[in-house]
Amino acid sequence: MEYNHRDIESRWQNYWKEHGTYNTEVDKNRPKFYVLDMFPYPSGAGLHVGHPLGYIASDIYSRYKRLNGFNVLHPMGYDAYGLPAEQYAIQTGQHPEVTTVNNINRYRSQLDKIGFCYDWNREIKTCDPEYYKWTQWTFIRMFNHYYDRDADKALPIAELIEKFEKNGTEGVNAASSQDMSFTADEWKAMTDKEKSDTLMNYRIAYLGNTMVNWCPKLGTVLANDEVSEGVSVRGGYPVEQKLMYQWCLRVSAYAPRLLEGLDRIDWTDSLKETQRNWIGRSEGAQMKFKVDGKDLELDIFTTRADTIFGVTFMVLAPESEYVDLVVTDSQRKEVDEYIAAIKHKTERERMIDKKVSGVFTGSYAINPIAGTRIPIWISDYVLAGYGTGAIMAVPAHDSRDYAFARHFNLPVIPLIEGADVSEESFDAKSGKMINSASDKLDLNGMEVKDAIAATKEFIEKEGIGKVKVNYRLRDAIFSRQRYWGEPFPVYYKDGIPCTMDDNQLPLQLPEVDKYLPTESGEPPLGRAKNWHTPEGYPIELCTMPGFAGSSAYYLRYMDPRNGNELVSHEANDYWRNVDLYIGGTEHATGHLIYSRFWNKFLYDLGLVCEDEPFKKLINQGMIQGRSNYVYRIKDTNTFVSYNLRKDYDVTPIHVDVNIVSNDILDIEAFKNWRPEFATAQFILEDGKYVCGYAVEKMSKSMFNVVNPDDIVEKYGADTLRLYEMFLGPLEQSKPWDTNGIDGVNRFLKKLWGLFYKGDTLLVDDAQPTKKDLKSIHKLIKKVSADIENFSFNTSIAAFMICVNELSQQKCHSREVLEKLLIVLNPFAPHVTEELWHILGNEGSICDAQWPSYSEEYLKEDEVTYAVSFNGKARFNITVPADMPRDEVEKTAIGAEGAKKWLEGKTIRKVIVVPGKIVNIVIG
RNA sequence: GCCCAGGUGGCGGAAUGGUAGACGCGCUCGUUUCAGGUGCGAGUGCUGCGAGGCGUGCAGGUUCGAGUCCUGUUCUGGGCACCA
Repeated sequence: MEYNHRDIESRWQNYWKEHGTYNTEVDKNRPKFYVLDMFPYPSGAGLHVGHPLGYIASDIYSRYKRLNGFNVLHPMGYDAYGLPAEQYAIQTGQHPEVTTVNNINRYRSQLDKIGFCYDWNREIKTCDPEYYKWTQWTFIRMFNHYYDRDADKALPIAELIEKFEKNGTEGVNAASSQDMSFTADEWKAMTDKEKSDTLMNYRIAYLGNTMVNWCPKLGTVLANDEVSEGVSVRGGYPVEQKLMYQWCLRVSAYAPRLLEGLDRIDWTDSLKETQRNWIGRSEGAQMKFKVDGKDLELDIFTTRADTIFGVTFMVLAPESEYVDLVVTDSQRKEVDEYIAAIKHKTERERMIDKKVSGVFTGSYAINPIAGTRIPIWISDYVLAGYGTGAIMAVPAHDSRDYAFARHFNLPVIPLIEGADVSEESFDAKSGKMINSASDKLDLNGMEVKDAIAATKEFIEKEGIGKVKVNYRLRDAIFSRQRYWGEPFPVYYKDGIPCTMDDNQLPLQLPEVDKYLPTESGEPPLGRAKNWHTPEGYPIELCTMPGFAGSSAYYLRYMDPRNGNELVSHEANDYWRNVDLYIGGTEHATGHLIYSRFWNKFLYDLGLVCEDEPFKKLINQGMIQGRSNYVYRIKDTNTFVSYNLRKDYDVTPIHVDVNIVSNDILDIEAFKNWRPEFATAQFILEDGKYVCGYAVEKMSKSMFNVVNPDDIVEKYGADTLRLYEMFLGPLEQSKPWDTNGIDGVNRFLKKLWGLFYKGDTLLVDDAQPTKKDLKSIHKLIKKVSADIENFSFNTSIAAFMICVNELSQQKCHSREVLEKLLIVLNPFAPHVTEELWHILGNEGSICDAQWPSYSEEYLKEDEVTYAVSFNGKARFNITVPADMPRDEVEKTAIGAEGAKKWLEGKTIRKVIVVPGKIVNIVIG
């Protein structure tokens, strides 16, 4: 029998499906293990060969854990809401659901061909009402909770209302959009609308006027992680800043816990670092500066309180609410013009245009420690969204302040001994302080870090300010002016937002006639008929963003068909959290922050039992495309082979990589590829047309997209799986290069050859030889360790070595071969399942037991040592493996080859490295 | 500017401080075949006829011994960024 992958793979895929081999249930007698892939957004282009990389890795690990006795939860689903389906709907009028379902079906058929062990009974789609019911349900909980800083968790908003009724804001320590202060009586006197507005300051899901990233081209707002360098991540359209009344999630309240939680999870350092940067903790001081001649204090934030004596001016962000309060009448016109000009610019323009600009307000502030009178300016280099939107400028020790001071001719006072500030500022936090004394405080002579501490202590004591920690992490903007997303379970009663009752969920996405905004500029849901409650109250028109549905999907997999709860206590208590999460780095600051936030919120409510959702996370690298080129001689239809192209004036042209094999062009296929090439002529080298290549992004326009279906058809899923893993370390990005796939395919054929010669089954029950045992035990040891370390490429090398050894040793021992099959099963599930049954085993190989290895079989009879002199290896000696070290030393020194090195020298030291080297140090 | 990774043959890549280049691709030779392909066997870091010499981006250091540890430097890839 020949190795026929088509036969084998379809047969076993059907078997697994029919037998429900991979279905999973809670089983308290077995330890659980939860392996999760980041679920895909089903795009219209289908899967390319890069997508399954992480899925294959997680599949290997899942199968390995299962063979080791774990009850493995390994589900898959679809992140089904997203912009592309909606854009397509706008263009074609086709309902996004239709497109999405088609794409999902295509994904599913592609995934099925690769032989994954997903429990498809647990499949979820974020656009399924039975799924998004729980997204809406959680949103309502977020609306009805606030973050209590004293309890350090989310608490019901009713408890906050109680506090307001008793003592007003007195004693309330809660995360809020702005500081509020009122008495119980003032609270009671508020109208319902006023109370609602007040509570919005505290709710975890709240409506707020915030500066948002508005993308006019997409007609929607975007979250910070959906914008990169001033353009939208999807589509690359310009994004501008706009003040809008939007739903937001108070993610910032969780910033300290999101930061602290990183220390308890097993993620790569670089990913944790990326999150730490994104959260952006910075410890400093908030200080009050009096405005001269006005009853007003400016709050500023600084990490360099020590530089207080070098403050020569203040700067406000153009959007700062202080602006109106400090601008003098004489400066009003100039300021208004400046602010108008800034508003006109998009975020991108502001970033590209790094020219210094600003305007004087006409007012002065008083330095609370030095007592100096300093001008207050406005400039766009100060951001409204960070700190207080106002700074004290210390040009000598901050490069941005320095540039501003030089441009507007403001004084620069150096504060650190030896710092030369004639050309640039001195930003380093080191050195001895100078010029830093008044009758209140004397920092002169102190080291910078001592001066920072001393200043902080002073300002707290004097009530000038307080020590404060600031986070860069912003609240997530949660409204999208789009159709294809979860509707908000919110209606407006006399202008007051109210959430629906749980029994009204899911609030289903209504039908609309077009997927565009209405004529009056309302979101597409404004087109829906009867989009109001039975009482006639209008329902929110925005929908939720993409990350809403993907923030808790890992919980839903635990109990996907539960109609009464997001996840039952029993299921959650058993599966707990994700033990291994595999996916791309592109989600580092989006999904992976939101999910952690979402999970911590549910944890606060006692709905889940773990506060971190993903224990271990691995980022698989990206697979880039490898494009091929042909070289057309200019103005002809003649193509010249790669190595001969220098002799001609040629134009490189992308050629479809699917008609190129090992960089050799299939000329017939090329002629059929495009009509204009039908009559092409070729200048060959050695009778072949060799193509050039380049590593580029995998994309249709470069004709370098490799579809896994084609690889599966030609070589089989097992070969695809092995090859993707063999390509290199999992976490590294690498180009897809089909050259070399023959190597792993050849390996599978060799494996088959261990079992069959022609149609004769070779397997026997004879005792395995010592050598055979050694080969297989070496393999088990290596592969077990490699899988634990996610070093799959080296395991495959080990398989190749083992199969070569066994075939050389003509090993046909059932005992050895069965072990080989089990160990190989996670990598190549189809062929191993086939051979497992050929050996007469019943049931799936998945239920076998991972073999253990014994050092006993790995022992060597003889060991070869390299004998070196002063570290230079000179000759080898071979001695019995159990020879004691001092005997080995003597043998090495007495060996024939040692004579010439020892002549006239004294031996200083002899080092014996077990099994490797005898180093004789001579002098 | 700040923070991460990483530089090893023609290529992808292996190497608990212990014979650098496992394994695979490619290439060369032989063999099977009418032939091509496949299969099988041998070889393949550079240099030299050879003994040998030189080799892990560069420069130092620690060590009997460094691709691996330390210091500096340089290049490449990625992330963050008027964040006070």
